[in-house]
Amino acid sequence: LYDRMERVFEQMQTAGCMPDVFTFNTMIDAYGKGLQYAKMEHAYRRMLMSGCHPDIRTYSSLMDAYRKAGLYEDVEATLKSMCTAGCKPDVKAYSLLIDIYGKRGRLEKMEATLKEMQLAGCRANVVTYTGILDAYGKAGLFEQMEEVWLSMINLHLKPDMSAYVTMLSAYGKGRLFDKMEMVFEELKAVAKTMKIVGPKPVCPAYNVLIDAYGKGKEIRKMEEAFEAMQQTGHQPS
RNA sequence: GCAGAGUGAGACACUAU
Repeated sequence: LYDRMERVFEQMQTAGCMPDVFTFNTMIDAYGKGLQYAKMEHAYRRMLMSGCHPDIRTYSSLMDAYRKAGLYEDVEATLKSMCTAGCKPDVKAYSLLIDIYGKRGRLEKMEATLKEMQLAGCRANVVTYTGILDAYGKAGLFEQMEEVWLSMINLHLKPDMSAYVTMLSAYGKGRLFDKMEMVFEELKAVAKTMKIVGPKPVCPAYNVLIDAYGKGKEIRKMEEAFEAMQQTGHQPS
């Protein structure tokens, strides 16, 4: 659908309507998500040339695209130009960076970014913390993960579905089934208060349980989970 | 004048590389 987007973009200009930050941001993000990096950079250059100033969303979209492409030097470069442009990262930008460092296993850098964020007076939210939980979980650092979980609760941040699933799958991979079950019980208790996005909201959590038990050769438990899943009206996927 | 509307971040499984 890029050709259509481009056509509209041209029409806009011939109609005398100058693209603004919104327009460019939308295009840059679309190209980035569609892995059209050359076009994305072209749009970015065009944006700069038209005297339109990139904002935090522009930089975030760029960094997100570079992350997906594995171009981490470009992420850093974008971050730099963002800072030089006097644009300060916000929660979402920090979450993105934290996620990048976490996924690359650069835990010190991740922690440093979190500190920097706090010093900048930027409050981490659930998404930020989920990224950190995931990093520690995948690294097998369960104590650290639990610490982060607790500090998250202490900040009165309510873990959402993604946060719970992160915890569950970390414990599942570590074969810490008791802990996994405790978290799952907790999830079931709070699931009702969570905003229901789909008709069967707890589904991904069941997937994690079944997968974990299956790989841990806990066939009985796996079957129990599968049954419970069906009884609660979830479609196995 | 007022009000509203458009752009960025996180988890799991399945399939493909």
